[in-house]
Amino acid sequence: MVEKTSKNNKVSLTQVANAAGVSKMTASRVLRGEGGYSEKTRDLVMHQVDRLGYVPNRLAAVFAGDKSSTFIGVSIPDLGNEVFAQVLEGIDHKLGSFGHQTVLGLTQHTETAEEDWIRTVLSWQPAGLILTGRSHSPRAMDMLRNAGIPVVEIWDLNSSPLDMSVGINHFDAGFDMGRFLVGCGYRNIGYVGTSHDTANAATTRLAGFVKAVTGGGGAVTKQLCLHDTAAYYPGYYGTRQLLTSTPTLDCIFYQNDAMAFGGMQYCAAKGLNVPGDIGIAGWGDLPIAAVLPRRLTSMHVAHLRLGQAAAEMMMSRLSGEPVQHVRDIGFQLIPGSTVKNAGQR
Amino acid sequence: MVEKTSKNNKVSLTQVANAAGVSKMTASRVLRGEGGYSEKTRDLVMHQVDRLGYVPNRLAAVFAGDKSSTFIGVSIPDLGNEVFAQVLEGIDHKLGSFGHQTVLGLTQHTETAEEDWIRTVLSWQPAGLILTGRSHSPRAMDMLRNAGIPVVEIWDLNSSPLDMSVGINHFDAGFDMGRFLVGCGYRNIGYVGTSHDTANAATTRLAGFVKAVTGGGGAVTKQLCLHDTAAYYPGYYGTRQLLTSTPTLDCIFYQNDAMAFGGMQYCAAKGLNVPGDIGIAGWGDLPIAAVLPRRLTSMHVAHLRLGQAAAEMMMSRLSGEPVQHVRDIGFQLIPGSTVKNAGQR
DNA sequence: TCCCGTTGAGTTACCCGTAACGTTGGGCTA
DNA sequence: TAGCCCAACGTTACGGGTAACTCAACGGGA
Repeated sequence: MVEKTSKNNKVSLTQVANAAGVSKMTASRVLRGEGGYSEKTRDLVMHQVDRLGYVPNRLAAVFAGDKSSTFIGVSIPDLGNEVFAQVLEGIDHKLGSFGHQTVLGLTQHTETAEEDWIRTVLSWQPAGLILTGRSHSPRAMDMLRNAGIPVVEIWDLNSSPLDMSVGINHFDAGFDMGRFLVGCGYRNIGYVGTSHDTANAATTRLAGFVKAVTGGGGAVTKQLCLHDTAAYYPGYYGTRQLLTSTPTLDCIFYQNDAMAFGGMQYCAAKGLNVPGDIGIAGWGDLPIAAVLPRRLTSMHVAHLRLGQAAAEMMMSRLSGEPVQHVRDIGFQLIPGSTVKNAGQR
Repeated sequence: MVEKTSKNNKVSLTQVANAAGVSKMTASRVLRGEGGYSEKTRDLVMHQVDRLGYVPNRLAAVFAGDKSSTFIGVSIPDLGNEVFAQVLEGIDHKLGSFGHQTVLGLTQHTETAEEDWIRTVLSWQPAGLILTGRSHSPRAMDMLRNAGIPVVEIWDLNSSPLDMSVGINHFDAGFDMGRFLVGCGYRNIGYVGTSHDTANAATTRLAGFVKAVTGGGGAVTKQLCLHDTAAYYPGYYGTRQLLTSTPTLDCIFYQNDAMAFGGMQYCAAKGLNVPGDIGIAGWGDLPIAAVLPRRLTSMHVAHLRLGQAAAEMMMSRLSGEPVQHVRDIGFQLIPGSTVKNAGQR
């Protein structure tokens, strides 16, 4: 609180030690509770810590100890998509409970933004990285391999990951949904999602979906909202565009529940009955689904758990425990009642 | 890429310098583009940087330069509330564009969690902090004052801030909404929100709301969901509890649009017409409002802008520019059509 | 030819902690 | 009482960079 010296105006351990009349090594020992000091000395030091308002400099500690920090870099595409907000929440809580910190990077679904972010965050000597997605630029891959720190790729399960991976198999999840909708009798199916420069989990999911539908004798008409986030309004206008160009669809599958809800609102506005006139299927089993009058057909994924699992893997790895390098979080199809004949599969 | 030495297995500037046959000071100059070296030397050094895969150690640089880092600690209550997700997105983008990094802290609406987080994050020598809310524990206040770094308090505008503040006056916003609803003829008004250990912006807003309503001859019945997040389902069950205990209400005001939507869904399930049987007002003008059939009565707040403004203030401050210490982002009442007589104010 | 400014480096000290090792001095044993 | 041990603390040497200073070589003007 008082007596500040040195250029940067911060109280250093040396100042605490001097004020307490001990060597800085002793002060260091006291502060780390490492032992090797008397009660009297401890009190002397701690008293000065309080009086001077000393805040330990972890930066210097990491540096001196030649170990890595407690930073974990976490890259997330965007927070407008509730899915990722949940994942991030899961990650940060778990990391926090282990005394680690999240250094955030919102990559806007682009590899270049991710690459830049990786470069920067690596220069801070993070203990590890958690990256959303399995697709990275060649330079990013180089840096990641070189960094020599744990990397967890999340969301889109990578069976041969850079290092570790947690997520689900989006192709399979898409396939299951496709088979389910075909099983409900739908053949003329639409898809509404977003599109970005980089292929991502949604792309993979769509591929699985298309395979199942075409394999079952149906067809998929796509409507991609370019560079938009997977949220309510894109779902609404995407549906409008889709149904305007292709009014014969009997069912629409959406990138997530938010878009699906947007689509349902468009249908309602146009007087289309769900599932009477058109079937609706979402993805993610997002919180909004809990308050809708009809159970939304969707795919449940434990997003919060996914984030926690990623953080747990990271922590296990950092503490040297043996870890499973690939972890499938799984998904569960929710038949719901926004499609017809759900029971007759 | 090759040849790693030292314990931590990372390529150091010294190694680059040795490989290039120059002193590490020269290598440092080249890497910082500071000038004072020949083209030939630059090429020599850069070639080794590429070959060895050298990643600068900003940690050491900060340390050596005795300056602060480019970390900005950002505390956010929770990401389940879309409002904060938007604010965080605004902050992170703006910080990123200035080459700064977000170190995230989710505080779960508790002062103790915030205090712990502040203690930890300060030990990493951040360049500044952005904190949600104006209420901090006494110890946190001490640490913040002592830290000697810029602090921006966001969301709940603090006219006499610790350092800087960006946000809106929630009391006034609540008051305006209260006056508006009274103006629409409502007198028996309910409120559904969440409740936490610490008073927050929502508490302030409610106080303003109550003042306006009681001042206008009405009464407010509160229903607080303890320790829950301001999301769809709490809005749904909060409304159920409220209407069960007090069925005579003519209007309900919610902590945010997500809760309002949850409430509307409960009303719909119970066959209550909005606004025929009951008025509904939300808060925040969240994305979901854009796809609802009736314009939701709400209060628009530019959340993304708020986050960006906070980051901008921080950056201005760090670059030594003069800054406005208090910035009111403002709000705008959206009359909507989920209340009656909106036009007759 | 001499002097001096400029350019392109190298040298040294330091940032703030910690690991590893060195040094006391008091208590206990034989 | 010598000898030994260990608790309690001090000293030294880094770690990876940067600021500030020094120094050598070179070129141009008087």
